[in-house]
Amino acid sequence: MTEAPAPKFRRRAEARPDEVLDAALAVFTEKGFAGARMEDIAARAGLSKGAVYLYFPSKQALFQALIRRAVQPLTEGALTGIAEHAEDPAEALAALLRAVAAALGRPGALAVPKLILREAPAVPEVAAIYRQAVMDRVMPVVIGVVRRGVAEGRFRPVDPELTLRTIMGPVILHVLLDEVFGIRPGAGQGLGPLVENHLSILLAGLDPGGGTP
Amino acid sequence: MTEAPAPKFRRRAEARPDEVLDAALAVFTEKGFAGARMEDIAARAGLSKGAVYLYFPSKQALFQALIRRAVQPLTEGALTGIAEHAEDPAEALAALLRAVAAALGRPGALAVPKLILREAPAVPEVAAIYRQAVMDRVMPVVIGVVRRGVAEGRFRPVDPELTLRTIMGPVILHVLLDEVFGIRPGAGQGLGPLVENHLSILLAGLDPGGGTP
Amino acid sequence: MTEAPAPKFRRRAEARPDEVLDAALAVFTEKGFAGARMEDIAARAGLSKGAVYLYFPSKQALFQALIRRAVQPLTEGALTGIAEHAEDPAEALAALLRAVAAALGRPGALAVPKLILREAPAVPEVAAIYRQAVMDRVMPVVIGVVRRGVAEGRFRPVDPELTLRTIMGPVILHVLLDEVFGIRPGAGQGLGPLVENHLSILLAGLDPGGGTP
Amino acid sequence: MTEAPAPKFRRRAEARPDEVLDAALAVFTEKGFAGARMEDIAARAGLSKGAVYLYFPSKQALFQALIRRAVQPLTEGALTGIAEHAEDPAEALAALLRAVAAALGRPGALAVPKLILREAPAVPEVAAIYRQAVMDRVMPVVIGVVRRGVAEGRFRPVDPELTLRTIMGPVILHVLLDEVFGIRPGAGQGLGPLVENHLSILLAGLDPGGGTP
DNA sequence: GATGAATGAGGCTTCATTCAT
DNA sequence: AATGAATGAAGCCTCATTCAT
Repeated sequence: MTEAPAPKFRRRAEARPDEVLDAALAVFTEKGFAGARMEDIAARAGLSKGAVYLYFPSKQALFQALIRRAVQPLTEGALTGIAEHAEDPAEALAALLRAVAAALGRPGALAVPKLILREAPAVPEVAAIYRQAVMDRVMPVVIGVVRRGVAEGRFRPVDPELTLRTIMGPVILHVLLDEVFGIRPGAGQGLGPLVENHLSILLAGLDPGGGTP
Repeated sequence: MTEAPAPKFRRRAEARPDEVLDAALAVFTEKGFAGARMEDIAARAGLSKGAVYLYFPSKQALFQALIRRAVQPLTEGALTGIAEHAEDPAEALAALLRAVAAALGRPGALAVPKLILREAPAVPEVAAIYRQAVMDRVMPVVIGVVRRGVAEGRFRPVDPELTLRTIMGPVILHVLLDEVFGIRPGAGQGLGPLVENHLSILLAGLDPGGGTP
Repeated sequence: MTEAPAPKFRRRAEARPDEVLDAALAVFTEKGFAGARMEDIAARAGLSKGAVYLYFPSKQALFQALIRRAVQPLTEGALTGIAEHAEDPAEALAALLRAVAAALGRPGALAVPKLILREAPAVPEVAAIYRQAVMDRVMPVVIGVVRRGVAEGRFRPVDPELTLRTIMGPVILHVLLDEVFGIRPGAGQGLGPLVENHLSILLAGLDPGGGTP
Repeated sequence: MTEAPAPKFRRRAEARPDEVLDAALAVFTEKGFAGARMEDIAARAGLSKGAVYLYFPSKQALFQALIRRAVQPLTEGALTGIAEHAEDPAEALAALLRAVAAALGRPGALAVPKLILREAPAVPEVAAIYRQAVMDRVMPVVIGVVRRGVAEGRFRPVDPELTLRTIMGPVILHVLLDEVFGIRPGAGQGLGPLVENHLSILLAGLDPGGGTP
């Protein structure tokens, strides 16, 4: 008996809700909202079934809390600054895409967006939360950069809103192919090469000097 | 009993499984796999709960049959031809994107891909089916066009696999923003303007003559 | 194997809801609303847990349906007629009390009122149902008889509403003592002797000719 | 540490169990035994969930202790004296009924009897406790008064046991109508008028001199 | 073929009770 | 003595699946 018996209860009331959310993220990610069992989440958090309900009153509430927590850091607007502090709109786009690539490269960064993607049709509230916290903050920044570039004659006269899709779409598709179908480009690794290849086309395509006459 | 009683809605029995699949598509789309109830599907197909089991042995089987059926027409490779019959790779890309836009514009075209997106993590089989039938057929075509363009000096020396993402990503993102968050560009509706705006940037960006020096 | 195996399912769809209500009455009576388990009710009705929900959408609904069914025959107003067809108010009261005694003597007659008594504080809806169906029909009849008796000088000038309690209270108390505490008068059994003893006092007490000077 | 820290609400520790019983009474009354939650009781007593278990080992035990405590003062036989010290049995009955009315008029007087009424079928022990402590003490007194009245020729020759029901029933019914269905006589207030109206009939009805011959 | 009553495993949630602190 | 986090059995309800008709 060299070791004390594992203590039945821990007493980290402070940290518990976060631990539960971590567990919930993992299980929801794996099984989806409907397929996830509260008991699995509890077990993964090292708790009993009932204990989860000390922190979250229902499965729905747990799910929404999860989304809200994930969305909070984004609310601080990391990306926002990046784009605004570059004088050259082309540089701003480059900085932005590299920042996005870096952000999405972090482990776990995709879990919540993927959840949103899955559950949005069934739980519209979470789509709304995410839209407000993320989309409504990031999209105007990008659109603004494009608009400024066009106004200043640094970009060809493209539609800023539609061009947003040209700018960000490739990154999203890259991630999607990887996550949904396991399709990775031959070389393989991360988002870095994708972004650089994409930027080389994108910025050339936006340049008012060249391209198809 | 001189006359057979008027059959209410009897169609050729062979059509039944298809009707069930139609109903299943609608319900799965709305509720997701786990959230869909066999009874709802049956009701929507105008059948009793039990009758569904005459055609499909289980919910899973029904789901997979649904994916398989949806994937069949794509297997015929409509898009494939388009790209191959254009001599100019730039024209090929334009034709391809316009064809994709037209295809995705058709009502119901998105139902199955969206389902795949949702359920891929939970039901990997369907992701595999879809990948084989769609991704593995469409992607090589696009990649081939780019590779040819680069080889012939009609495109700048970009990475074909990564450029695939630049080509198709914007369309996917456009659809995603619309379907998941209800975000549409100011002007509006369809994929047409998006594709034209995107092509103007894309082709300029691929043009070896111009762009950032 | 001389006998066919007991058929797993019966098919008495018509009778089923009533059978379930019978079972529910028994179990609710024994355990109270909160203490009754749906599975017990189902088992007693010869059904599986789930089948009960084919007929009643929830435990509450089952309980209320039970009350409503019990109350229906009373709604037909058996007692009402009795009181109105006697010219002499004293005879009307006698007829009424004897009818009540007969009604309460029937087996099972008390189950529902007892349930109401128990659950009224917790499920106010059922108290309301019962009140409307029973109390609001029976009480005015009795009060009317007394009022008529007083108006015609056949009764002393008593308060009809309060006198209702003098008329019916003894019967209620008799039942209560029996049911709650198992207290029965020495001689015994039924309500008959109680009603006769009570009537002898009651009618003498209402008689304008005699009594305390 | 010259001073003890001001005890927020420390009462004599001996008072605690009583406070818990008070809280329990309130909660049991409102929700019934099964519906009452230990946590609610604890909260109402100003204690934590766990503390209740320092005083009572289980919910059942708490309930029974509650009944026992409520029954104790009645055991002292308040009513007993009243009836025995009147020479005239009619006066004794009047005094008794008025005392009962006064007792039941006190706030909270009904809580325990109502609980008994509800839970008797589910928890027969409490019915037994109450019966022994209350019914078996009060009923013989009343029956004795009637028996004496009959023996002395002051009352008509009625059955004492059955007449007990005529004497007390109206009060019980009055309370029941009020508590279960919210039915109060037009004038409205308390038990006073009910008792007086009832006594006028009752005593006239028992008077050997008058009434229906 | 078709029906829909019936089954029963399984999931969410509640709550009496325990116990480390 | 007191706390309240934690447990886990149990109950309500849902729904994929079966099967007598």
